[in-house]
Amino acid sequence: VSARPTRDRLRSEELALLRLLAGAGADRDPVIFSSRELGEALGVSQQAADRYLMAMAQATYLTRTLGGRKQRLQLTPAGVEVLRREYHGYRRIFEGPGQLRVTGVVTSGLGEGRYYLSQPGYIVQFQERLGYTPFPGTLNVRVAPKELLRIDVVRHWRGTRIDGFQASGRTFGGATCYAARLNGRSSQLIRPDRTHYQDVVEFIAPESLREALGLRDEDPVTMELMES
Amino acid sequence: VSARPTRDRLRSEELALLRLLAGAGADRDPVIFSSRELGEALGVSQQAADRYLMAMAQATYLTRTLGGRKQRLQLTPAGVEVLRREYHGYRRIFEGPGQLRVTGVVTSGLGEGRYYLSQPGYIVQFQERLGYTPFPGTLNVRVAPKELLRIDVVRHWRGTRIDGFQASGRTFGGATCYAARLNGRSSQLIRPDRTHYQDVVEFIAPESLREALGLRDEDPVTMELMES
DNA sequence: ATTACTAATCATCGAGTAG
DNA sequence: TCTACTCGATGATTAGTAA
Repeated sequence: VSARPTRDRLRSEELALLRLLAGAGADRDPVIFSSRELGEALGVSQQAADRYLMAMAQATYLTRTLGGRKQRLQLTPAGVEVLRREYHGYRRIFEGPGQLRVTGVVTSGLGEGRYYLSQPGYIVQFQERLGYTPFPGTLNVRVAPKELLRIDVVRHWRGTRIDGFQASGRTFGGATCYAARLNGRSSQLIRPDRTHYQDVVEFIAPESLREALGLRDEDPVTMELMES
Repeated sequence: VSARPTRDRLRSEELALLRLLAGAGADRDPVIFSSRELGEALGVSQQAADRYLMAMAQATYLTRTLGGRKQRLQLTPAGVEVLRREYHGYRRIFEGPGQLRVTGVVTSGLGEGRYYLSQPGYIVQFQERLGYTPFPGTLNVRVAPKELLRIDVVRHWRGTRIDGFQASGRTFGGATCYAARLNGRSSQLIRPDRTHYQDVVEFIAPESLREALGLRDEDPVTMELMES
């Protein structure tokens, strides 16, 4: 008779609450509601609505500012993320897997890609999960901030997971790979869990993309990303 | 101590079940799962997954065919509808209100639009909720079956409701209106709850659209539909 | 192997109400 | 008015197990 783990899935009423708030604009600016109003909109009692609010605030999905009357409510980025994840779950069903075409320019990295891609701990995973051993070096592409936001949706795609590990007395972080075409050439976009760059995305392939595509720094490239 | 009304909102686990099945293709073809597999995927026990299946089958959201091992599961149109409604709820948040541009050709109706639009029971509602009294006659537009499917998404939009009523010893059905532009001219697409046509959509406006736009039968028109 | 019933336990609800 | 607590009733869950 051990304790059950805490729920990882939100209850439908809690999700409905976040959706209601987002629909009222709480994903951008604070909105004003009382727990009674919310309960009425959700078809539950004031007490239940209040419990949902407390739970969602506890989970840091929203922030509350209690006033004498009603309260200011605003979704946190984590709260918006929850909704966006739900959205993409449904989107996949009705719109099919996502696709994305983004442009950027080739740039030079710090050369550390070569070091990481040479680690046996990574190589065995690449071989097993991608079916090839990457050329030891990433092609780095710098993208405009606006395009970076578009690329960010791959966070919700299911990619190929590369797990972190320990070796040589240090920790190597995990990453996720997404199928891609770089100027038409098959490759993978690789996103480290703890990224080093702000506006740069990295690509790997069996061969040197820079050589195979004849690319130099500042050359424009077209990236096509495909879900699953 | 009265009985609580039965839930109108699906529990998140039940929704997750429908989503899981749809993701596996059960919205098109039957899929094979055991209640144990589903329970594992949902993070609940076999017994709970089984109860969800029973509840969803009871609600006619899916059909089950029990075999000696596992079971064939397929979502019904009603089940797919549930998911699509959820999808549009989220879509509105992240993508904004929907828009749609469809083409079709002008056609002649049975002339019954004139009769219906002359009923005072409708007119008072049009005046109050649309802000005008429609010209007594609908413009009928025939659309290709494929386009009809695209138009069907307005089912999930929130339009302006026109309620049914009783008068002169008979029943007049309800309808929903959606903001539209017909060849650029402001109008409303009106969808009767019980439609008489298969491939025809009807438009109303303060004036005669046919005259104002100089349209004859078989003339092509462009319809722009806008959500809320 | 399945599905699905029963019983015991846990979670959640709304009513009442304090602050 | 609000938020949010306690509490008894009701729902929902899992373990055990029948078929």
